[in-house]
Amino acid sequence: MSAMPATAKRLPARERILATAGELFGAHGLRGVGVDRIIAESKVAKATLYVHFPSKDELAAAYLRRTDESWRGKLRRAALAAGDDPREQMVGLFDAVAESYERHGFHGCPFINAAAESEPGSLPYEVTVEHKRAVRAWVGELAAAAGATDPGALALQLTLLVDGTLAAGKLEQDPAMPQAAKAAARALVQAACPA
Amino acid sequence: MSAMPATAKRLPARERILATAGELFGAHGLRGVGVDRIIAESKVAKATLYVHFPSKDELAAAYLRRTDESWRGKLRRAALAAGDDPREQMVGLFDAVAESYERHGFHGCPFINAAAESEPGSLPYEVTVEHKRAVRAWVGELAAAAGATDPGALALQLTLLVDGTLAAGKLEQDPAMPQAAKAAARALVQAACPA
DNA sequence: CATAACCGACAGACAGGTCTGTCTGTTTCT
DNA sequence: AGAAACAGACAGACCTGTCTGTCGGTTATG
Repeated sequence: MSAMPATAKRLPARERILATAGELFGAHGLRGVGVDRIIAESKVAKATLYVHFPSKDELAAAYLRRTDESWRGKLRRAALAAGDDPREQMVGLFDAVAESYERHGFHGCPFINAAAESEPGSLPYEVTVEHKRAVRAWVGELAAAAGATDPGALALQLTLLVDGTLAAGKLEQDPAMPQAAKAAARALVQAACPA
Repeated sequence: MSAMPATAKRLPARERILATAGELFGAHGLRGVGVDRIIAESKVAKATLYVHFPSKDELAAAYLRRTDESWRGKLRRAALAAGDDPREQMVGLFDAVAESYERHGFHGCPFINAAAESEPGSLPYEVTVEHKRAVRAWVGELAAAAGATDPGALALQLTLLVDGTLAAGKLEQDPAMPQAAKAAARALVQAACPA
């Protein structure tokens, strides 16, 4: 157990690959970046990449799974930060969207982008479907806890709003967009939850 | 002006190219189909394609411009079909979304898909930006006519909802989605338009 | 202690296929 | 005859995935 500072030692190869793959896939799309560029920018040998990931599709899927985890964590934290009332949590969730907008180099929802350029049945596509389903189910639980008359419908409306905001954010990062979405969410939650 | 039945004569080359490009680009994405496949399925010589369109990007842009026209027409007709009240028109507009869902082979919003797989600055990307701006401006006019307190914000909310519904529709065509979107639109319009 | 075996990562050539865009020459229709 | 569309070869770049061989560090063994 060496007392080496964590920053001094370079990250292990697998981690470096995932990090640069995340940046490049996010910025230019799955089909927009080739394996050669990933190995060049992560300073890794091609053989090493193919040891850790059997194919480019598997690498893309790993990138999406990692993004799924981090994005759902963000959503959950934003919801919890809004307080104990599940009604407020459903509104507060949109702060995570606003925060993404502010991040330097926002390129839209990685999942919507991935779905747009992968065929149904492919690995990245299926990971994307799974992600959207998980998010909607979680919002559904919140809606049920809030006593919504139709929790499924409210969850659908809110996730539609999130997806739209993220998709539109690829074209134009105007802070007015997440703000409008949050206001809309508040109106929808109020309309769907009695008292 | 020959009295020939419209179906008997094959369409002119340019038209055939645009038609098959529309199907293929829509189903598999801009980067997902090559020029070779387009010329094969439209039964056109490669040279002919490059006579009518100087590059693949220009062909893609032409496809998007044509889609822009037809989609905005659909939206306008759906709005008008909902009556004279601009409030009802903003809600009725979502019938166009629902109608798209029912169409056989719906592959999500062609513009969101195009934006996902083209770089900012490219021709397809710019056409997409222009399209989204035009739709939002039109909805803004409707909102203003309806006497919304903040027409811009309402237009933003409604177009976000449309985009989200179209984007999510790529992954799963559940009629509940456009229904939920329409219900949400009604709630948002009511909340934003006094009396 | 010294040496040998081993392992992960390195660099980069290579094969086989696909992509866009150009070009030559032939056919078909008016 | 002349214009437009035809078929398809071709160049040059790029793609994924495989393969050969080198190098440094750790671990096991004499």
